[in-house]
Amino acid sequence: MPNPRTNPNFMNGVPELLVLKLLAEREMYGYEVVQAVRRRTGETITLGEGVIYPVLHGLEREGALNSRRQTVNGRSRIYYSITAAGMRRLSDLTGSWTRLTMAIQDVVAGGKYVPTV
Amino acid sequence: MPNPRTNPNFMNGVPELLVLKLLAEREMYGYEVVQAVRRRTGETITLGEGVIYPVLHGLEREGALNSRRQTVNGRSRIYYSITAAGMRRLSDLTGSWTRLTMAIQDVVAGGKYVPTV
DNA sequence: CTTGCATACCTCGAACTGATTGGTATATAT
DNA sequence: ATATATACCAATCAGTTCGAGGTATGCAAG
Repeated sequence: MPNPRTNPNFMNGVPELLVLKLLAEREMYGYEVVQAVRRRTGETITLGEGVIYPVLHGLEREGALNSRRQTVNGRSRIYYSITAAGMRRLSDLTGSWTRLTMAIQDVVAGGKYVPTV
Repeated sequence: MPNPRTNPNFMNGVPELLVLKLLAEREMYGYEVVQAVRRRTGETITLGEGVIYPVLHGLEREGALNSRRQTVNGRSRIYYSITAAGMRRLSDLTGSWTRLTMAIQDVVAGGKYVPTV
C-alpha cells in the first residue's frame, strides 16, 4: 500500500504567508518587504531578495496581489497591495499553518504530564 | 552585498524533531513511529515510512539513537531509544523550532493592535 | 572624481528536504 | 489462494529555498 498522502510538502509556504500578511497590513515594495520580514521577526527570519521577489511575482500572477510602479528619488519602486483573492489565500494559509504548528506543539509539549494512569 | 544568511533552511528538521520527541517518551520501532506521528498529531501530519526510516538511520549514525533488534511473532523489529546526545539534539531542535514559530506567530497575529503611533 | 555603500530591481542554478514509489518478507484473516 | 496488515529498506522524483550573480541609481567619503 502506498503512503496515504495527507500532507504534500507540509512545512512550506511560510514565505508566502509572511508576505501576504505584511501586505495585508499595508502596501509595500519588494525591498521594503525584505527588511520588514527581518524587523518583524526580530532578526529571527531573514528572507533574501532571491526568495521575496519570486514570491511577489507568483502571487501577482495568481491574482493575489496588485502592483503599481512609482519612482521615488530617481529609484523605481514597485508597490504591491493585496487583493480580495489574496485575502482569502492569506486566510487559508493562516488556518493550515495554525493547525500544523498546533499539532506539532502538542507532540513537543506532550509527555510532560505523563498520563501514565 | 550578499544576503546575510541567518537561517539556512529555516523550516526544516520537523520530522527529526517529532521522531526524537516520541523516542524520548519511550522506545519504539520504526513502523510504530510512523503510526505514532499520525495518531499524536490527530491525523494532521502523516510521515510515511520513506521519511521515517531515513531519519531513524541518520539519527543513529549521528549517535542520537541506539537500536536493538528483536523478533516478535516471527517479525523482526528494530527498537530505537534516545541517547544523551539525542536528548541534547532534541533540546536544540525544540528551542529553535519554538523561537521560529513564535517569530512567525508574532507577524501573523500582529497588525491587530496597529501600533501606528 | 572615483570608490564604495545603500537602495532597488531581477534571474538562475545549486542544494537540500521530504514525497513517492517500489521492493522484500512474514503472519493472519477471508 | 488471496488479500491485508505488519515490518523493514532503498532510490529516485519533486518542490522550495538559498545563494550567487547581474543591472542601475543616488549619496557620502576620501
